[in-house]
Amino acid sequence: MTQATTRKQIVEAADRLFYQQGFEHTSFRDIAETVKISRGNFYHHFKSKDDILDAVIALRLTNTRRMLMQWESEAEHPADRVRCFINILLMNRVKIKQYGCPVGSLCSELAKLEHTAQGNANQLFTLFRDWLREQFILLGHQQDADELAMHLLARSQGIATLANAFHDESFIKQEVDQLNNWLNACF
Amino acid sequence: MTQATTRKQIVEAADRLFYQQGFEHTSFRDIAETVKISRGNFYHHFKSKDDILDAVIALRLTNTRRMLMQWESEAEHPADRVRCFINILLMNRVKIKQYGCPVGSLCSELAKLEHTAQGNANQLFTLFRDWLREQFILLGHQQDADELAMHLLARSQGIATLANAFHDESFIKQEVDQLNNWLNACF
DNA sequence: GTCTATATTTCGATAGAC
DNA sequence: GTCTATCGAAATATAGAC
Repeated sequence: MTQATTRKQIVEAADRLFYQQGFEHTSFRDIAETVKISRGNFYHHFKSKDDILDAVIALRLTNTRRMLMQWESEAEHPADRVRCFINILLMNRVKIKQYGCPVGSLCSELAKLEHTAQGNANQLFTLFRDWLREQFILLGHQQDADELAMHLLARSQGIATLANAFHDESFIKQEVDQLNNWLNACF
Repeated sequence: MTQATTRKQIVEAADRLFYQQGFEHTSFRDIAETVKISRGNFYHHFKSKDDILDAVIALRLTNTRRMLMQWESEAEHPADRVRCFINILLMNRVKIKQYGCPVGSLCSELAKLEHTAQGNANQLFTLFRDWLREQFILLGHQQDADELAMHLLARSQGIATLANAFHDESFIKQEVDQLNNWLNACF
């Protein structure tokens, strides 16, 4: 198999496992069994576990940027774009119930580990924050656009945390309705 | 030293370290160095690491129950009691900025580990949920008391997660103001 | 590029002296 | 009740054959 293919498989398996089991709890053995390669082969593609984490975060950043661009092209009105953001809570509700939010849970874990990749992971939050802020500016909220963006991010994080803790999907639906009402009152 | 004293020191050190570093990332060595006992001595007091976790959760449950009772005795009006809850975000803002919420981060970690103590840890959330629901019932919200309790819990969790990720205390103050406004609109 | 074999460390846990 | 010594498993990482 070509180098690019195996490397890609490792990163995608690690991405999934880091989300489901956490970064520290996921071992090379776990990833190796998923990709069906030997443990020694890892070090031809990555020099350490932290190197894999960097690649996973880079992948998530790329995928997130692509998603945000797609929302912009799909929805003309900024309010509809923000609705796309709110809607991922519903679309991913099964996984959120099981594993929480991939961004929030990774940042929380890395903060406790005092991991050097903290800053990289937080860029995922910043991506959403900056994009949401732009939409709120377009909605006429020049003064408090960042405040609204952070507020919406926080609400989403809280919903994910509690849906995960209580294993409750219906709570997500309930809160998403409230988020949409909140958004409608914003303009 | 008496058994009760050493045991108590272990649990209190583990409580602090599990919050700051996470459960899995905290080793017996870490706790032993804090309490200044040998690693072998642990097993006179606890039969496993999971046993220490159970004791930590039990301690937190006890402390939380005591705190809720104190809020009830300190504040006559249920709205003032809920304000006590909101206020812990401000009181603990330095630690929240550094380590997030002790309840939310523990439940998130145990969910990813598929740990058997998940249910015990979630009881911490349930304690707050039930208590808040009671206050909202007293405020005249018989129909949607639980919904309001969960909403407030989620808002708090989101605030803690983002304050931790962005290492931002001022965001906590900003959101606490909004929470108090939200509460005032509830009655 | 992938493998097997192994080095090294750290973990949770145990045995037994004092 | 606390200690030292140590076990066995699992972790990350390395060396070298193919």
